[in-house]
Amino acid sequence: MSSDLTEALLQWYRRHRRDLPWRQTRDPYRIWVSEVMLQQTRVETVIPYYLRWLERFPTVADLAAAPEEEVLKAWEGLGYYSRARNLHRAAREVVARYGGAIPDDPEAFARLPGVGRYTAGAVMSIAFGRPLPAVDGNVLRVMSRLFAVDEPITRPGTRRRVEALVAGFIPADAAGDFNQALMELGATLCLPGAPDCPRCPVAAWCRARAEGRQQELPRREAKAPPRPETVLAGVIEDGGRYLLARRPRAGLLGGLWEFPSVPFAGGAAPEAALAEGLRQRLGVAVAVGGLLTRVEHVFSHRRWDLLAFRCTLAPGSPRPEDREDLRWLSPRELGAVPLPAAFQKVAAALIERGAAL
DNA sequence: AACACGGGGTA
DNA sequence: TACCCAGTGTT
Repeated sequence: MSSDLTEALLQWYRRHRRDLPWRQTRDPYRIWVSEVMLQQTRVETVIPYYLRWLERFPTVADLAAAPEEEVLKAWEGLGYYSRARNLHRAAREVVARYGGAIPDDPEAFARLPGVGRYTAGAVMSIAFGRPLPAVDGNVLRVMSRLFAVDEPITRPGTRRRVEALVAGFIPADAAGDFNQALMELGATLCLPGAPDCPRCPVAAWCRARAEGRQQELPRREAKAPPRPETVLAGVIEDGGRYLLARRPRAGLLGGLWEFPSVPFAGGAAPEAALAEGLRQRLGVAVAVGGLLTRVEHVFSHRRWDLLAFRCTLAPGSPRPEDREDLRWLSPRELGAVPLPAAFQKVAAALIERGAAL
């Protein structure tokens, strides 16, 4: 099925599309990697990660064979780390169940961990030409303007309806280009604040523009601001090494490393709370010294006030051995483990204040 | 349907 | 600040 709108959009895309690394391949694995990295993440941010990733994990089999820590290290700084863990698990499933070939079947592909409606549609259409919609934030914005959708795009139901709408325009012979064209339009012209309507190839069909409402659409429901939270971290030094701990697999920053931290409820002195928290969590007794640094770090749903204290092992207390979730590292070795941004700031402060390498 | 889940760029 | 990004999984 096709239409004048579809044709205008496709023609524009073929002339104006950006030359992005994942547009130079039909390899479904490479396209898949790009789509997962691009979830909630800007193109410019993704590019260096994408190039490094493919050097390190050129095929789905290479990814499947890699240890999880190396996978997380390659993802370090990109955020939403469950994306990396899911992609890793999915790669192992592709090797185990499909002999290393990404299934050319939307239902099978969509069952893989981390593959939702968007990613399934994007990979299946771009790599295999399957006529499925791929509705991301760009497409939501473009379509809500084209059809003057007043319903907030933050609602799951809106997305389903937009998917159905998009499905009606997908050309059977160019599904991938069409989906990318819609996203490209949203990323380059149909921008959130001020859409560049004069350059838009489909302005003639745009209801929002006809009604002069392109600035007011799409509508969104406000989300709750990040909740403030105080976190205490112990920078525990012993013989020139520092104790790093791995966070639990599930939850915030799952599977990444940190200077051992505990939430702070207030009440007692932070030094005392930190000593008690580390005793409970690691079974290690520490003497808490001065404040090394204070880091403000904002997540999508939390705002950390992170207080990092210098610590030493309490006299006479046993030094915990390295184990799966505990490691003594010299400052230079800190780069070996995946460390989230908040703790990168702590590490930077440590090195800046002249930690012995 | 609502919420957890990162990090950074932009106005 | 506030917004928002080629979203997914869990509850």
